[in-house]
Amino acid sequence: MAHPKAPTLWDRSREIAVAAILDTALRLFAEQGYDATTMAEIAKEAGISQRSLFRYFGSKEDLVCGDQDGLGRLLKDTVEAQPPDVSAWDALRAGFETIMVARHTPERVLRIATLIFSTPSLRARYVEKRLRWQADLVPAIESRMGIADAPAPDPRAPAVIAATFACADTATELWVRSGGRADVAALFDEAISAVRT
Amino acid sequence: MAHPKAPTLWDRSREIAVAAILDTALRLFAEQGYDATTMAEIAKEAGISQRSLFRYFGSKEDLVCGDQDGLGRLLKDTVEAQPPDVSAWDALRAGFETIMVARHTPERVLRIATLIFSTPSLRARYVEKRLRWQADLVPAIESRMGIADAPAPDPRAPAVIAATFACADTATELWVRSGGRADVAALFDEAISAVRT
DNA sequence: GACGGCTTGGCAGTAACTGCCAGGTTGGCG
DNA sequence: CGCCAACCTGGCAGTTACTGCCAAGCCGTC
Repeated sequence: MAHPKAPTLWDRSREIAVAAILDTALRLFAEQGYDATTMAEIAKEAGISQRSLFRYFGSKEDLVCGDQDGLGRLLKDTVEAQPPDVSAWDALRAGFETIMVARHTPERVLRIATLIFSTPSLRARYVEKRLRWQADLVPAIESRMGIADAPAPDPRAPAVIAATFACADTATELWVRSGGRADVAALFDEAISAVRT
Repeated sequence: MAHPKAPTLWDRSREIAVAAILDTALRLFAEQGYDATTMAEIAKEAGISQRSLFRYFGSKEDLVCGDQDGLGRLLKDTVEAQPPDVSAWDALRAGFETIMVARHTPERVLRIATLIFSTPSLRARYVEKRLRWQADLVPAIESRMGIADAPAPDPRAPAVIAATFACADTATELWVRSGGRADVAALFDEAISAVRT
């Protein structure tokens, strides 16, 4: 907060620590499965106390779903940054395109996504986060659809947003099931056009 | 299993017990909130041991989301029972119409739905269950869309299903937020038509 | 070199959940 | 009626995720 010019050497080592912890955690999850891996195990393997592990990542699920938060903001910013004459659908499409490109290395994303899509509790957490993104997008999409703040609640904007997310999730799931070989963007477009006809 | 003619008096008292436990649980949730209510508290209030409470309901979330399972089967059966010339969309619509009517008393449904939609962990669990319903519906919808079992995975049927669920959830959420005064079916149709145009 | 701020680690505690075992209830059979 | 097997119940201990608390250590500053 104080000085953006002060990475303070703590922040730096913190970032390194976070990355290292994340690596060991994902490795253990891959080796033994998510549920069979305990936080105590991860802490020991990473060489830190259990208490600090929980300070870095508020929950076990955050080890996997934590970096989703950044994508949510990115999606919202991208959608809102589209020129006003871009339709709601196209704005959302542009947003998803951005966060698909923003993914670090495809291999890492595939590993994480596979974990999420094959672990019910993680999948639930993942969906829950995306529900919050959807709520954040409603104002931007409503204005793009020419919907004024009416007295009666209007389902149109939330429905379009939710349907777009549904298409993105469908595409992602098939991408995961193909082992990363399918083309996510193409699947997404196919899904959208199937819904809109 | 043995005799369907043997309610065995155990099953009967079990049903009564389940209903009574459910009532006290929902009452406590309404009074103190879901997270602030412990299973120990519910067990004590219901006059059974904590161990038995967990035998009746496998988890705390099942106290609220447990009876969803029946609706999933009902939805699937209704969709599959539609005549073959009914389109995928209309078949899904008929299915949702059925489970909307199948709701017990609207007040009870409203109480439960309000709880689910205002408690993130319950909402996540709820969505997770519905994700499994969606997977069950894919074959029926694919055949209705004239999609043969192809070598390449096809996103169209899952996308249509997921979009329909998204519309249903949107309608339900607005219905909950209106305190049960809005017309769910009308909201659902508005949502669908907004998505499909 | 002492001080204040920040981090870390251990410890105890809570709450959801599970396995195990003893004890009581129910239902069928002689 | 008596007995046995099947079943359910309750309590107990244990696991795991997660939290608050407090002492100990590290870092930059005066």
